[in-house]
Amino acid sequence: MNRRNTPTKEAVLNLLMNSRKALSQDAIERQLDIEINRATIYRVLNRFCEDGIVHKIVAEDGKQYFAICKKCENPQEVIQHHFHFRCLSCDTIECLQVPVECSVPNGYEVQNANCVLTGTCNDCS
Amino acid sequence: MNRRNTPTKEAVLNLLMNSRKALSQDAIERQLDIEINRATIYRVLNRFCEDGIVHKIVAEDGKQYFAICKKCENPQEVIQHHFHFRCLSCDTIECLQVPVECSVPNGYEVQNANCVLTGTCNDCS
DNA sequence: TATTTTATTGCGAATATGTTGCAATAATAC
DNA sequence: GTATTATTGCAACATATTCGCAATAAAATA
Ligand SMILES: [Mn+2]
Ligand SMILES: [Mn+2]
Ligand SMILES: [Zn+2]
Ligand SMILES: [Zn+2]
Repeated sequence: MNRRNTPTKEAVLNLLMNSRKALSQDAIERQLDIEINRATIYRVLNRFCEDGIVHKIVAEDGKQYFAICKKCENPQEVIQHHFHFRCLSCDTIECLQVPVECSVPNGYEVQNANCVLTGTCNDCS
Repeated sequence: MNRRNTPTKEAVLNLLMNSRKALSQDAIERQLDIEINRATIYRVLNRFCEDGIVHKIVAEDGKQYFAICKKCENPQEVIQHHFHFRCLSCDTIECLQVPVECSVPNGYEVQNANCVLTGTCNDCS
């Protein structure tokens, strides 16, 4: 299944690249210049996830947020299994550069982590 | 708003107390002997959360799971902000006795944590 | 360049989860 | 026993995400 370049794909990727925050489908739809169908946005985002370009965070509101997360030093490299912070005041989610380190019981194998702290961010406190 | 004792409340609480896992509304509905309305189950669960008897976990499937979580040593006492583990194989969620410790940037204030690791549990590996 | 292939899109409908309004019921206080 | 009001069931609602399908268009091929 070869990927194709489309205006939609580019627009969504640009938005994510230029955003310091993780974005939900509706936030993306709102912020886009061009009009893109809801289902399409989800499909584009899910494809990005499959391709490892983007990662998905599920917040306590049950919604999916998408982000391109990079290391501070190594902007290219994606760091895995990091914490996220959701500000209840400005309702944004951002990647924290804090890796998730959690020792699990014997015989358990961790494949993924979805860790979201909530509270108030620096801008809002 | 004084709480009242009802068969529903007792049944749900019993289920949660005897379960080693966090339960979703539909799991509770399935496991109950008596038939209880969906909305009622949610209301009972949310009341338990308000009262601090139960805590809610949102998994990456976007669903809410509810658990009574106790310390191993101190079965009465609830430990706060701990990790959870979701086994993709047997599709269960359990509380890990591992506290969430995450240093957030300056000016950030953490109020809550929703941390779920996914993978395979001991029974399934 | 013209044609073919098939990934991508838009639309509508479906699914799933959780909440809410309202009237009926029943637990508790008096 | 009666009054008060928390709790329940039901239906409707709200929201988020997915899916089927036909139309479109990017990329490969002739
Ligand atoms: Mn992230
Ligand atoms: Mn727990
Ligand atoms: Zn904020
Ligand atoms: Zn398992």
